[in-house]
Amino acid sequence: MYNVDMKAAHLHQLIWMSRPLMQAAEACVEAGLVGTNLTVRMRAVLEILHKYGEQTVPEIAARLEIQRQYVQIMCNETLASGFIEQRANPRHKRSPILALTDHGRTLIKEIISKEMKLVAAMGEDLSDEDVATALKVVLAVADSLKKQAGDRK
Amino acid sequence: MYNVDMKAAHLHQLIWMSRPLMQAAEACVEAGLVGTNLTVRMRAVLEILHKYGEQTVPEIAARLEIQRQYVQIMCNETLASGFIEQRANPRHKRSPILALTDHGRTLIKEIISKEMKLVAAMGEDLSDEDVATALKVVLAVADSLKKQAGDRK
DNA sequence: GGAATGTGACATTGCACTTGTCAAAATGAC
DNA sequence: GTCATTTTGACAAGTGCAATGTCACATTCC
Repeated sequence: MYNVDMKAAHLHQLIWMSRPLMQAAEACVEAGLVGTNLTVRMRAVLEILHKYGEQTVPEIAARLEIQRQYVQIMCNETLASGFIEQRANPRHKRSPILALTDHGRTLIKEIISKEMKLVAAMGEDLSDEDVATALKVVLAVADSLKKQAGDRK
Repeated sequence: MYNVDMKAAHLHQLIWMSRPLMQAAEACVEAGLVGTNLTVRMRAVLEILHKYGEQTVPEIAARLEIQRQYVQIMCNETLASGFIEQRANPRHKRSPILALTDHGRTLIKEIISKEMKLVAAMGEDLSDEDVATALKVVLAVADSLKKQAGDRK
């Protein structure tokens, strides 16, 4: 019984650390973007295209789990800045495929590699196993929470 | 080298899980508040008072790490709903101490116990050790990120 | 006693979205 | 093929969570 309560308390704390964690992470990303002409939301677009390849606005919206209308705005900004470009979409004439330009690809690679170095430095005091365990737990908890929230709808 | 990269990648993923984790958590909390006349931000006020005892608006703001002006609004709402009450503050005439009313205390206890049950159910498949490890890692990462973000200011 | 600081109240603004709508384009059912 | 439905980009409006600024009164510190 004691262990059950401890575990629940730990999980509770873990869950509610997610907000300050996210805020700190976003602050770091923002700081790393100074001087690049990129905004945080443009970076998000570049990251998706870099990670999953070229795709349309609605596809990006689905991955980010936000409304396509807002993603459209993000992508239009990114287009205007020249980090991505439109390509004809054989599957849909009105919905061009968005792809990184060379400039955009170079930039997002640089940014991610810089961020990875930072992250690696932060993980120096943590063991590989602990990090892997933490990721496993967090993924499981996030999954449970999503299911729970979904059930109540 | 391989392990270093794996660890960094895991940490990266862990960090960026914090946003969906937080959103799912808040959705769950919101769902659990249906029918209570409480909003999520009123619940936050009650939780702080329940956890740390009666205190003033600026103290709550410091704990939540948001501006006192917004906390003032949250607290005024909560006051209006009768879940908390003002008590004279011997240390500052203009800044009353906020305390849970009986009604508020009962409610927040119920809510937290309900949430704890949910959390405990979610943790059934996870070992005590793994959860403790995950919490340790997340706390360390959040700490590093905060320091990093602070350094760049 | 006077300056700096703390506090509540109020106003304004910004940001990150959501929601709603329209028209053109694409898809699916028959 | 044709017609209803869905998808998509564009645009407009609204919402929620804050930050920021300012004022007046209180308090504290020197």
